[in-house]
Amino acid sequence: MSDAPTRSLNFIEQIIEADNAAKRWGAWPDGRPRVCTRFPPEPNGYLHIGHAKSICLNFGLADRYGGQFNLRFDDTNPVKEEQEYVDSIIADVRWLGARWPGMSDAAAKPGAPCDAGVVYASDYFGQMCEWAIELIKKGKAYVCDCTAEEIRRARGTLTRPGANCAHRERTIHENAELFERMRKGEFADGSRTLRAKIDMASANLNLRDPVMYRILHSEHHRQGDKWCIYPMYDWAHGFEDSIEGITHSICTLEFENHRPLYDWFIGAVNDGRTADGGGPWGKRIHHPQQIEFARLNLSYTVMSKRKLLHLVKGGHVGGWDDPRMPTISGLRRRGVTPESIRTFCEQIGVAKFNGVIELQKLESCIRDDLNRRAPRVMAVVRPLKVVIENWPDESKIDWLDAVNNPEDPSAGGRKVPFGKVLYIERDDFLETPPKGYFRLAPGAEVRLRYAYFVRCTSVVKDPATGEVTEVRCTYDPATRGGDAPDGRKVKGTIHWVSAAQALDAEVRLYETLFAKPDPEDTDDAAAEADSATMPGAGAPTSATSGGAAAAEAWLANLNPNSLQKVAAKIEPNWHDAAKTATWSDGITRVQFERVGYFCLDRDSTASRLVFNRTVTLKDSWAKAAGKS
RNA sequence: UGGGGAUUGGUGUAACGGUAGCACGACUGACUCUGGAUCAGUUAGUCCAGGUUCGAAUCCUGGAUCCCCAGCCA
Repeated sequence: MSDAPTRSLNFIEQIIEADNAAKRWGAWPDGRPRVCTRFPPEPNGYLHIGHAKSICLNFGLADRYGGQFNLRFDDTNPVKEEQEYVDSIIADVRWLGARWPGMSDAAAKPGAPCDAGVVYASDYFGQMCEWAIELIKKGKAYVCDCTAEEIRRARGTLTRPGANCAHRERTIHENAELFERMRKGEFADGSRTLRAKIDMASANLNLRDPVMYRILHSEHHRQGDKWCIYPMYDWAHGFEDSIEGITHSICTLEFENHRPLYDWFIGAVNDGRTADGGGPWGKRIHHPQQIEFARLNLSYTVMSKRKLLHLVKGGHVGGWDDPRMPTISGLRRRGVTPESIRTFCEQIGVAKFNGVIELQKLESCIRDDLNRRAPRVMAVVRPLKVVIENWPDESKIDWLDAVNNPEDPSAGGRKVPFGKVLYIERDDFLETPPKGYFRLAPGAEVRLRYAYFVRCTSVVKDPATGEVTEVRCTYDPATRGGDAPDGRKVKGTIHWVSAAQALDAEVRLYETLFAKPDPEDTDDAAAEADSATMPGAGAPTSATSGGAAAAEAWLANLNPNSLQKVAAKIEPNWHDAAKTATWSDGITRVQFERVGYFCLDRDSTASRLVFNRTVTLKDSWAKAAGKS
């Protein structure tokens, strides 16, 4: 299927290939072995890069084996789910590049709601309800009048078995009648449940008579008020996969303990059924195989929906699509390409070991993609004024040739203006340079990229602060274009923009959201937070505020420098270069030479440019300088 | 003496009884009109203890450590 260099199979691919060889799941009409996967999100939050791993895995498997991939919403809990989340999830899955049957490419723009081909667990509620009644009739389920608290107490503990309740022995007739009345809405929320009659002494707590249905008089985002009983995830999930003919039901590790329950439920329905449908209960239903893998953990960020929601609601970030967020929408707004996320998911592999992937791995995938595709332009992020003393006058402009992308000759070139007054990067000038500094310094000569060699003659300082406000240079007219006819070499090449023609831009420089690789590492953070509040006025004194601080101690690890907005200068023809590249999502991405990769933010207007830094370039000088 | 899962360089992932490989990182060097990219090289690993075997990351026994499970959440 793939022409990529052969990679060893991950453990799930090994299972699938063994299944295919054994013809375990039958075949498509054309004879190829059947492989069906799905991505089953609950629409109660935004997708993040951890979900991307699952999407790439499931879609990738279906794609690789010529199978089918479904996008299915697991919308079994109306009190937590919203249409806004449905829309964002569809847009994100589509943006990542997954395709499903019946999908429409018409509304392929992020945010445009179009759910053609998407399936919903809530559409199976009727079928599930019939199966529940079947279990009641088979004596495998009962209506329980216990309160949530009573159920919890009777469940026992990890080391002690639970106890049967009185309702467990109700007659089939009574159960059927009671369940019907539950369904009709005769009982109050929480007053009764339908439970599976399994084993209150099971070592697996999931098998201690789990709840199948609860009473919830709540409006469902798709079903409206059609239902007042809703299936529990454990009861519903296996059947959703069964109905869709999913062959490999891939989920994360924490559901491993639930697999015996899913198997029990399907087995209970199939009990008394036959392959040809000849028995009293009809035809056997499909029984998918569940396979569990380790979810993605990434350093310098958090991945739990709860924490992400807390960051949004607490105003610690600008929203779900804040470029510092690990959400798909955040990564997209930051300028990350779907291609690089797919490469990342491919490279991190799939296994059952619960580890942490280093952020550098993601960044490496992003750089690798952007290096190949992003057009180069010159922009000065922290401008320092430069005056060319021997440039004839301010009205003289020299238009020089610049290459749009050295990695892609087809991107061509453009003209950049050069004049008497320029801006260079503040970091590219040092009054007293350390050893090994190749950039501009008093008396030193550097090349201005695509332009001329210049030599620094003097500096102008702010008398009050001593800060260098202007650098004065002379240029060598013979070096036009960047090469010296006398063969003289220069160690440093720096980027620049001409002050007269430069465009203003707001540039948002992002760093990691958290200051520590592991945001949960709060041992010293909590201590720091405590000591930090001590000297201040109005330090919290109550036990409750202390407790609240401890509960969200990870917030103390937020990186205070995660966002810096700077006023930058960018060359006037930057867009001529930018438009030579095409991106599947229409986002404008460029490299600011020697600085990093940036994308045009949606806050931009005709008169205001706003760029987000996607990722920096590797900076071996900063690394070397940081060491000494 | 509750149950389930896991453990290979700094990080992740291969090797399925027969040379412990790959990627990212780190470090050297080469090259360079991006201190980018590229190229070459170096570093560093089988959780522990026994056993089986000509041979063990792999099989067996025992131990250690980590993760998950006591929602009418998913």
